[in-house]
Amino acid sequence: MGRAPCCDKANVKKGPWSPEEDSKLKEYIDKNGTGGNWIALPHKAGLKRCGKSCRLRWLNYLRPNIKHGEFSPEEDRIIFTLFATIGSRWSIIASQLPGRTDNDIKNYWNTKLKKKLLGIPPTQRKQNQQLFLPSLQATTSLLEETLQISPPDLLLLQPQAHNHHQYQMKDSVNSGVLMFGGHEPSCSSSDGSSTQISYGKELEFEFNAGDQNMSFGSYVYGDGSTWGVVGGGGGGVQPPLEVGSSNNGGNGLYWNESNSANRSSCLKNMYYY
DNA sequence: AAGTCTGTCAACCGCGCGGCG
DNA sequence: GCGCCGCGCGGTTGACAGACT
Repeated sequence: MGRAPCCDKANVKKGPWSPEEDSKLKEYIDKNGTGGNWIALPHKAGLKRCGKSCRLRWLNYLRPNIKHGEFSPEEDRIIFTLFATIGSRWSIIASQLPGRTDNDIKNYWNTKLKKKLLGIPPTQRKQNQQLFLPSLQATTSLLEETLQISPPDLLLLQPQAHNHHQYQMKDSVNSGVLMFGGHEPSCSSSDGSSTQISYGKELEFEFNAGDQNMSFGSYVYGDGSTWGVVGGGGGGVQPPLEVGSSNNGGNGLYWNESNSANRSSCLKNMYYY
């Protein structure tokens, strides 16, 4: 048994709104308000529309002070920061951006911002779906341009010569915020072949993949016990990095050494901000 | 010039939640 | 406590425009 439909589908118009419908709805709400009942509103306003459709049209397009058009770099930063913190809670993100709607932000994230952050040129077409970037410098400048982040916010991680199992930030002030590997594997798969990144936000990796460099980015967010990873080509993290859960209860981003003979020679650089 | 592909964005759909009787 | 109803949210779809072949 399904849920009863919210309106009589047969007698309801769907699809794009006409200017006449817009003005009817706007006029009615200006004069009477929504009345706290969207289901009854279309009938009262003389519209052959579903109440939900009216609500959506009003919230996303007709209500006063709606902002359309380009997002500012500041808005980009807010969206990214909140997304990294709370995930796809678009209504909450929208509440921090006056004049923007959750639908707007969701569309913007899915069509532009995500790609910007991952370094996919907007006009890239008909190319390998994997994310091959021209150079790490290009990635860096894209991130800087998009987010207006510059060193030392954008930190270069390099393998330490004396310890192939640990990558640290160049900036010693911030070291310890992000750890990749370490002397004491904090987790790990039962065979000890994985080590865990214990914290992270936006990561960009550059690998030696055969005879070419390969880069990809991922958003890693979490509080130490619950983790999420989004982005990157092919649905997020690519081998030899894997998302998984450890046997001590934590979920995280792991380096699976069984996928790669030598981590230190494969992973060239990792950026974090 | 025509056909095909891709990106964008408005709108729809289904579900969870809370209020109310 | 239970069921119904409406609201709000996030994910998905589809129309359209523009780029590309």
